[in-house]
Amino acid sequence: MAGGRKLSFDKEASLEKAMLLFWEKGYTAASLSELTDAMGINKPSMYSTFGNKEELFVQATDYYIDKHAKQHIAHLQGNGSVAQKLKQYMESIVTAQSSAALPKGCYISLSVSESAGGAIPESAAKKVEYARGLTHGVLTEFFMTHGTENAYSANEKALFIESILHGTAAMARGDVGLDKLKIVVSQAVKSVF
Amino acid sequence: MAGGRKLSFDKEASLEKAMLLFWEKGYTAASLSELTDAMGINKPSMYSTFGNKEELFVQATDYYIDKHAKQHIAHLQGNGSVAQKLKQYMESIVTAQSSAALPKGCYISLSVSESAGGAIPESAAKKVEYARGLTHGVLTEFFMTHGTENAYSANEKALFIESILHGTAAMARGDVGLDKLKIVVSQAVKSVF
DNA sequence: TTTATATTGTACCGACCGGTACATTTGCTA
DNA sequence: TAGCAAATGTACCGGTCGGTACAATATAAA
Repeated sequence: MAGGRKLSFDKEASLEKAMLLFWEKGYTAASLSELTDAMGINKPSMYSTFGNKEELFVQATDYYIDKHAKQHIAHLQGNGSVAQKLKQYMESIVTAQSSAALPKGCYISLSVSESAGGAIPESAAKKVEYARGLTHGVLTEFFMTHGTENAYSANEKALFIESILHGTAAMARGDVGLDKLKIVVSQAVKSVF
Repeated sequence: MAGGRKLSFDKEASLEKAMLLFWEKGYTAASLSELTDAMGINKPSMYSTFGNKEELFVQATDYYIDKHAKQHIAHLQGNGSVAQKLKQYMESIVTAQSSAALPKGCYISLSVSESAGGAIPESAAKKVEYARGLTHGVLTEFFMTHGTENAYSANEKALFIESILHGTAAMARGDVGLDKLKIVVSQAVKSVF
């Protein structure tokens, strides 16, 4: 015997709004009042649906991984030469990093920095670390299966590309344009093969 | 008629402590109480000596530029081949970024990200932007006076190296070790010349 | 239609934020 | 040594933080 009032909002749509605010301002700077305003709900609804700020961030991070980060990976498995695949993957990423329709930069890169300062709760830091490992794993696997034409190992090449992408994320956040970022990508791809 | 009680602390030593805390936690996350504790003074002393939190940050940023950032530039003007000079410059930077004796990463890179989120007052953001311009200017000048052996302009090469260094800063903040960062630098230098 | 359950809005909690009033202490000058 | 000026310690300000108590409202099953 039960029932109960129905949720008056779309849980996923609200989660996306929260994710976008975390992306723009970071975990700490995004206050609960700002978050719930952006989500279009009030605080008790947020707490009953998502738990608390920490758990909201964890779920927002999962949402980011699933809806934004993962889509780039397909470019590594597409058609074309190895260099072309890597270039398309990286261009897909820097395009997102500098998109006018999204917060500038990379959600994960930002969160890694904030986490290093100790400003992010443990479970949230774990999730961020997990996301970082995803990218490293994908890139390492890519370079392992596509040979190493020079002296560097797959792991080292992956670290190099990750550095480039963290770098373009920082540049994008400082309003460096997509055209410039594509040149960086072009130079990076040439140096790996 | 005058005189007055003497300052009971070393102004520059306190400024360094404040700078280190801003470096570790960022502008917003470093609270006044934490700052004054680290500086070894109390709040009224901080306000009468440095103004307010915003002005303290501006002065801390100047201190960082003068005492930490500028020292790397000498490597670009030293002896050796062009590639060697660039490599020594970059290795000097990544060594600092991953030093156990300092907060991980780059003070300016961190501040650029925080500024993009709107969490930093205007005068502080201006100072951060100025610091960013310093590095870009130094690198652009370096590549202008040392020729372009490939298709990219001095400005584009400078942007590439800046991206790499923002990238290594992010990696260092995520506890990637100096050995890995040096490999990234090595690959980057090879790709520019 | 009653009853149990779940969500909503409002109003509030203690803690901490950046910043300051004020009385006290210290040290120079006269 | 008297008197002024500057720095210090303490205690506090209004505002916002993350989080919640509680009453009102909506929905399902009985």
